This record gives sequence, C-alpha cells and structure tokens, in this order.
Amino acid sequence: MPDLDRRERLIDTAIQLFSESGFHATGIDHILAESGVAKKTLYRYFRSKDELILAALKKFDGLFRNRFMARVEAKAETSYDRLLAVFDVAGAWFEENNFLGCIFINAVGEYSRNDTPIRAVTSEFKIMMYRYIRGLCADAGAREADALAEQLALLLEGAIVTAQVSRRSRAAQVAKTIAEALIADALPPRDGHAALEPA
Amino acid sequence: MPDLDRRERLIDTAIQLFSESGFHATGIDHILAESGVAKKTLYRYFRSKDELILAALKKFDGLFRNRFMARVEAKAETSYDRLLAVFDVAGAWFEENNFLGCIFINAVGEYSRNDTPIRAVTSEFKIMMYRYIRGLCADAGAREADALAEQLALLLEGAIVTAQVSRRSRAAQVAKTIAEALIADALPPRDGHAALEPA
DNA sequence: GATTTGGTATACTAATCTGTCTCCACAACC
DNA sequence: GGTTGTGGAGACAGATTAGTATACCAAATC
Repeated sequence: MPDLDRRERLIDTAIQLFSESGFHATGIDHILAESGVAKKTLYRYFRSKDELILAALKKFDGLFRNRFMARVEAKAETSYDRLLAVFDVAGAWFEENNFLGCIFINAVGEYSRNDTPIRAVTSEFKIMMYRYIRGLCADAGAREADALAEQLALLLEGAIVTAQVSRRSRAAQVAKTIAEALIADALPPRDGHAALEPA
Repeated sequence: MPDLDRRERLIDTAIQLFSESGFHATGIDHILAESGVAKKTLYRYFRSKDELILAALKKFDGLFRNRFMARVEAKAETSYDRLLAVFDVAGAWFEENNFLGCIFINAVGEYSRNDTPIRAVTSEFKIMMYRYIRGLCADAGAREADALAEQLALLLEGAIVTAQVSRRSRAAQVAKTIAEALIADALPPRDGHAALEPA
C-alpha cells in the first residue's frame, strides 16, 4: 500500500472518530486500531495529535466544500434555486446515518481559545461557506447580498445545530421555509417566484 | 463554611471550566484547585465526574432558565414584544466577557450517543426553551404557534452558534430582524406592527 | 482538657494518555 | 545467498487521568 493511502486512511478514521466522540476523548491508539496503521507511521506524517486534528479538519473542509457545492449545483441551475437547494442538500446530510453535527462547531466547543490553529481553520471554513452563499445571493441579484447571505448563513447554522442536538433532520425544511421568504423579499420580483404575501 | 456552599462552589467552578475547555479536557484536579475544595469533599457529594457534569448541566439549566426569562419579562410587557426581546437578551448574553457558547451544544459535541443522561438533560433544556417560545407565540395570538416557535427556536440556535464560532455577537441582531418578519407575518395585523411588505 | 467531627492536603492505585524506541519481518541489492 | 535498509507491530516511558485512602488540623462538644 502506498504511503499516501495510509496517511489518508489515518485522516479519514480520525474524522470519523473525532466526530463520534470528540477530540480529547478520542485516543491515538483508537485511531490506529481502527485504521490499521502503525503508530510509527502516524508520527512520521504528523508531529503530534494536534497536527492530525488540524489535518482532519482541513480535509473535512475540502471534502465538505466539494461535496456540498457539487450537490447544490447538481440540484439546481439558477443561483436563485441554488440558494434554496443549499437547505435541501443540508437536509440530506442530516439524514445520513453517521450525521454527527458540524465537526467545526464541535471543535470550537473543545477549543475555545481564540489563538489556536484549530480556531483559525474553523474560521476559514465558516468564512468560506458564507462567501459561497453570498456569491449565490449576488448572482441572483439580491439587493443587499451581504445582509441576505448573513441571514442565510445563520439559518444554516441553526438548522445544523437543531438537527444535531434535537435530532430533528427536518430542521432543514424549517430553515428552507424561512429562507424562501427572505430571498423572495430580497430579490426583485420574478415570474414564478411570488414575494411574501402581506398578512 | 456550610457544606452547601462547597457543593455549589464546585458546581459553579465546573460550569465555568467545562465551558472554557470542554468536559474531557477539564480534570477533576483543575476544578478542585480552582474552587479550593478538597477531593474528599467532591466525592462525598458526587459519586463520579459524570455526576458532577450532570449537576453542572442541571444547575446551568435552572440558572439560564431563570435569568433569561426574567430578563425577557423585564424588558417587554406584551408577548409580542417579548418574542423580540428574546433576541435582545441573547445579544446581551453574547456580549458578556465570558460568553463561551451554549454549554449544552458543546456537551453534545463530546457526547454524541443518544442514550446518555447528558443527552437527556440537553433534550430537556432545548424542549424547555422551545416551549417557552411557543407559549409566547400562542399568547401573542400567532396563527400557527407551533410552526412559528419552531422557526424562532432555530433562529436562536443559529444566533448562538454564529456568535460562538464566528465571534459575532451581532448575530443576535441578524436573527431578530428575521424574527420580526416571521412574527409580523404570523400574527394578525396590529397597529404599529406592519406586516412584511411585498417586494 | 480530652474527644469527636469534618474538612484539607496529599499519597497512592490503576488505568490511560501521547510520544519514543526496540525488535522483527521482508524486500532490495551485491 | 548474505547483507543492508525500511517500515510495521507493539513494548516502553513519562505524564496525567479518576477515584480511594491516609495523615493532619481546627473547631465544637462533653
């Protein structure tokens, strides 16, 4: 087996176990046993457990970024529809058997200090998601793309946490309903997309 | 010093340290050193660290419940206004120096299994918050109090996580703006509270 | 004043943690 | 075929964990 496979398998196993049991509670030995890699090999690729944690978060970032956006783009054509598809894709994510919340949110719970690399990677991830949504908003012609994106990003966070903590994967649907109203209100009128009716 | 003081001081210290560094990373010895209580005393009141964790979560539940609701009720008279005040109070919470997110959300990140007492306490807390919001919705005369409460609870979760992870305490204001639109749309028209305008 | 009570401080055990080191199997090369 | 080098499995070290037990001290009571 090429070395890269072992390295990747270590990271993949780490992502899974960190998501399941958290970072401090997951021991190196557990990751090694699960991945079938020798300890010596781990410490050849990573100087410490913290480096493995960082590598796991970074890989998760990349994986999530690609998979999430690819699914959104496969599901809808226009930026308008993609904004809504974000919540459909999130809903499908919540319903996966091994859905254990957002690993970055979990990481912040264990590493609250501002000046850690873990927080830096987390910030990067959240900023990336925000920018993606903002891009869709701007592309859809939203009047205030920044403000709308801020709202939609907050909705997405709320859906993720609600799905994780309260085990309600339909939180995505709740968030989507709100998003529909916000988007319709922020976009110029369009055929087939009625704005929110006055009460 | 009466015994109750020691017990309470242990729990208060535990809440603080668990919030700062998480549950697994916070050692018994650290809690003892910080609270100035002897180990023997701790194990007279709690059979294990897990029991201390549970006691800390339960006390936080009670504290938060009382303080949060009292502030909301002090801030606004009508149920309508109190629904919005929820987000003002949350915003003030986010701006406290030692704001470290919702300890229950953090707990779920470390204890993902469904069948733990920690999860049970967390569920209780979230259900309590939902019921409180639903009560305000019903009292304000919302057409579908359940649905509105579900939306507002999700907004609140989103604000909490955004404030914690992205260090943006104004997430409360973002959530409040959305909440205003949702509430106005779900309530019968009222003087001085215009429904969302069509685009 | 002696005794009892209840707390602190701390030594201790057994397990577990991260990270290092040693031993051994196996493959490449002369 | 013998030698050399490389990586894996796991023993090991040192620190730290939760939890227990022991020694000491101070205050209250008889």
